[in-house]
Parts: sequence; C-alpha cells; structure tokens
Amino acid sequence: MPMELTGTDMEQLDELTCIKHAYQRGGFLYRSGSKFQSLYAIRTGFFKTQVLHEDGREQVTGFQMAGEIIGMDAISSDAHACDAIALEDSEVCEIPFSRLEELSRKLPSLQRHLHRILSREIVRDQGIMLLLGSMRAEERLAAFLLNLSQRFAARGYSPTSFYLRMTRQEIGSYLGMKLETVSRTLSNFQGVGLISIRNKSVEIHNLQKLQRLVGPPPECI
Amino acid sequence: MPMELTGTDMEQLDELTCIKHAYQRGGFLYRSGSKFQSLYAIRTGFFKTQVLHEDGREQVTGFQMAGEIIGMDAISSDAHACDAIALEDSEVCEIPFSRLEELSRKLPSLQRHLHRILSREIVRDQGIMLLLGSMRAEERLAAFLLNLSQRFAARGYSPTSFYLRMTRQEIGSYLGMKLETVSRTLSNFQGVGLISIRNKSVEIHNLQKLQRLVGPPPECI
DNA sequence: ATGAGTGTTTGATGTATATCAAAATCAATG
DNA sequence: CATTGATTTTGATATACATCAAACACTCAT
Repeated sequence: MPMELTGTDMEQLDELTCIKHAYQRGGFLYRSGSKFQSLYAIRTGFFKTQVLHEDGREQVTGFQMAGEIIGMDAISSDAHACDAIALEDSEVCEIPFSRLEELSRKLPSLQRHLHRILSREIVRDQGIMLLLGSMRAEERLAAFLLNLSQRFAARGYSPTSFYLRMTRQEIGSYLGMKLETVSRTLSNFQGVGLISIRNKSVEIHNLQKLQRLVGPPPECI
Repeated sequence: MPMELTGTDMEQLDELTCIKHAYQRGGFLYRSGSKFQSLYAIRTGFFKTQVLHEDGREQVTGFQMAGEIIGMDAISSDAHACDAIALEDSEVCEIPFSRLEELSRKLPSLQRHLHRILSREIVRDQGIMLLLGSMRAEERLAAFLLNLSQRFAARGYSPTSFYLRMTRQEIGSYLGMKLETVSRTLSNFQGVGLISIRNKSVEIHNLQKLQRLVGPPPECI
C-alpha cells in the first residue's frame, strides 16, 4: 500500500495482512448503515459509491478503480454512509481499521500515508463540488472523461481509448444531469470529432480540445 | 479539542499548545497554494472556504464556525487547496500538524479523534454533492437554512433566529445557483410564511415545514 | 438463433433557473 | 449627514437542461 516505507517498516506492515475478497458485478462491497470495520483497497475491478436520500433519490459520489482506497466515510460514525457496488467482477483487500490505526501509531510513514489518503478524498470531493456547482453539462462531461483518461493512464492503460464501466444513468447521477443529457452531450462531442463513442467504448481524438472545453465559460472566450 | 480523553492524556495534550491568532473580517486565514503547516480550530467567528478555477470562477466549499477544524484538504499535497477567508472578526487556534501527528501516535484516543474529524469532512462533502447533484433551488436553500439552524443550536444559540454572515452571492456559489435565485427563493419562503428575512437576519417560523421541503420532489408528494 | 429486458439514442416540448437591467436598500467614510 | 459603493430585490426575457415519448441497439438466457 504505501510506497515510501523503509525496509524494517515493511516487515511490520506485513502484520497488516489484508484479507482478499472477490465481488461479482452488481455485488455490494458494503451498504449504507452497515457497521464500519475496515477500509478496502481495490486490487482489480471497478466500483461505484452512492448515497441514497430517504425519498429514493440517489447520488453517485464516485467511481473507484484499482489501487484506490474506499470506505473512509464510515470512520466518523462507525457506520457506512454510502453503498459501494461493483461495476464489474472485482477483487478487494480488506484492511481492518483498528489494526491500521494500531500499526500507524508505530510507523510514522504509514500514519502520514493514511492522513494523505483521507485528505486526498476531501480534495477530490471539493473538485466535484466545483464541477457540480459551477460548470455546464458540456464542461462536466469533458472533465469526467479527462479524469478517467488520467486515471487509466496512471495505471498503464491507454489515456485515449477505454471502456466505460458505468451506465449513462450513473454518469448522469454523478455529474448532476439526466441520462438523456449525457447521451446527447456525448453525441455532440462525437459530432464535432472530439471523441468516438460506441456504446461503452470511448476513443478520445483530441485531449487538448477536451481540456480547453473544461476551461472558461463560452462568454469568456 | 477532544472531549473523551482520560486525565493523564489531558496533560500530554497540553503539549499541543495551540497558537492563537486573530483575523479581521475579510482576512485570509490561508491561501490556496500556500505551504501546509497547521490545521486551525476556529474559536470564535465565521469563515468561508473557496476554490478558484483558473478561469476566475469560484466555488464556495463551506462555511465554518466556532469549534470546527479547517485546513484538512492541505494534508494530501502539503499545500492548501483552497482559500479560507474570515466573514467576521475571528479567532483561531493554530495546531501544528507535525505535533498533532506526533502526539496522536502516543494517544490512541486523539488519533481516533483526528480520524473522525477527517472522515466527517468527507461525509459533509458527500452531503453537498447530493445537494448540488440532485436537489432543486428551493430544496437546496431549505437544506442550507436547516443546516445553519442545527449548527447554531448545537452552540447554544437560537435555532430559529440568526444572522447570516455571508452574502447572497456567497450562498449562491455554495449552493450552485445565482444570487438572484437565492434572493427570489428567500422572498418566496417569506411570502408563504416559512421565514422572515430582512437583509441578513433570518427568523425561521416553521422548522418542520422547512424540513419537509428538503424531502421529496414535488411530483412525489 | 430468438425473444425479453435493459440500456441508449434522438426528437418535441416544457420549465427551472440564468441573464440582463433597473430600482431600492444598506454600510462605510469623509 | 451626505455621498459613494456594495448588496439586495424585483421584473422581463432567454436558455440550458429536464421531461415525455418512441425507436433502436445491445445482452443474456432459453
């Protein structure tokens, strides 16, 4: 998990023997309200997290992929605050949180790492607030595609050609728009030659143009 | 800061002698990009945090009041990710983060407390994502007023009569709507007798009705 | 293969909220 | 106390996105 640990630290880290679990597509990693015990490191696969409003409305709060840690919202109340659902067959490492806390008291570098992970999640959420609060549909979708592109690239996959694991409906929920608007906007992008999209396969033809789209609102150009 | 500490722990906690600072209204507690050193506990007053997009757009990400901790977004990158600005004359306690980490290695209850605070911020942000992604202007504003109400109540102030420290513009930025829409919606609330609002003084006449407003979308009633 | 069911696209229309604009109110300062 | 600038309210209009609806394409199981 952490990369910047010294040799002896590393051995102690082994104590944090995570338990591996497999989840089928559609399976719940955890449910909102269930007792908090562990964080989960995604080894392979793809998840979404969503919060449900009493009245049935749902909001997708994130899409998580290999190497990312999930479940941190539950620390504050000892119960999970959202659902986590596998979007494809996946493997996760369960990290018992009490062990992690114990160990991070002994290993300052692990402690620092944990704090960074928690903080990174806060920064990510703020980015989404910016997106939801002040961007138009086109910009949101461009930002979304660029974000996926970067994360795939960071994992050694193509930044310009990838497969969407989520439905238009889930993209829309995440970005605060309706599935029809998602579909229309993607079609527009294709229409102007920015991307090719056929079902869930995306090919980005012009990353820079996409980046410029996220930028200033139309009146400012 | 933490309430659930044993006696001897408490003495050690004294080592975490925070440095007190005063800020005038309009003053920056920290700026986006500045080096991260400390978290800040607000003792008195009122702050806002905002992220700025390159192209000038800004998004208010939160309003913080006495007793709340601020600055946690900066842990992940060692630099602040947003601005924090005093909305009235305020006092904060600076908590050097390296000292806090050090001490929380010795005091499990402090460690746990810190983790909870970080996690609570994540949960809060998810709530705002839900609000921005799936609520209408009326619901957002009702949720906003109720949230302020609860937080004032928790501090011993009236939950039904309080003073808004922020402008309509700042409320709008926070809630993802324009200041005119904020103004109009507040006028509507007043029109139907839900609240009285004169400039920045709010009086809530019917908390329950306000609560019901946050709930289901109109078609579902 | 074939059909059922789910997900996607596209069109026509409606509506919530943004935009533009002007007046009214408030706060600060000399 | 008067003046200036910021903030707020309110109205008229525009527009981005939602809604409703129907056709179309996948996926999966029989």
